Amino acid sequence: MDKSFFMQDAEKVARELLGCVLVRKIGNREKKARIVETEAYYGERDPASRARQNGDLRKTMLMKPGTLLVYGVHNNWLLNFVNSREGKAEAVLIRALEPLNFEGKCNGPGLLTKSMLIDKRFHKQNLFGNKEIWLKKREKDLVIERSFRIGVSKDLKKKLRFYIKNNEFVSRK
DNA sequence: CGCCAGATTGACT
DNA sequence: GTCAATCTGGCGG
Repeated sequence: MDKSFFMQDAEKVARELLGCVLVRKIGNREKKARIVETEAYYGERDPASRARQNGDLRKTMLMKPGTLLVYGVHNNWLLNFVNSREGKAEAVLIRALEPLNFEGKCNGPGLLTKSMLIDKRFHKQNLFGNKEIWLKKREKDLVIERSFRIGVSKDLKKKLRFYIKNNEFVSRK
């Protein structure tokens, strides 16, 4: 897992993030959780993307591959990984995690940030060389299902939500 | 500076 | 199933 991973198309990154383990170090404790649900977001041509607006979120989506993008909606923090390539604004939203060594609800984008203690403090930090949050390599050969994205009012024609089949920790079946 | 929509959640009928 | 709390970013709706 290195920087070039986040220089691929958002859909590919969203698919391949499934099965990766997100590690969050708090003090001397490491909370580990497996990524089981993601969504891909594109730039200008994506009506649901924050890159359409001309503010800080768009700018963040143009930062280095592996940059964390954390933004608030309805009093919840949502975690994204930026995967810019060739100046394109793209990101992948993490929608659900399977807790591996702790108890806590992670079956929704707002819930998982609460459980993993991720907030605006992490906005614009980079995943690589980070001492508080990082990713471990993915499992292979997962069975992946796809659907339209959840909660967006204007979606693309393409199904851009990906999740591990039969996993009970996804936000919706 | 005020207004509003929104990649949500939880409580309630 | 419905609905409102809650707050941030973007923009002048």
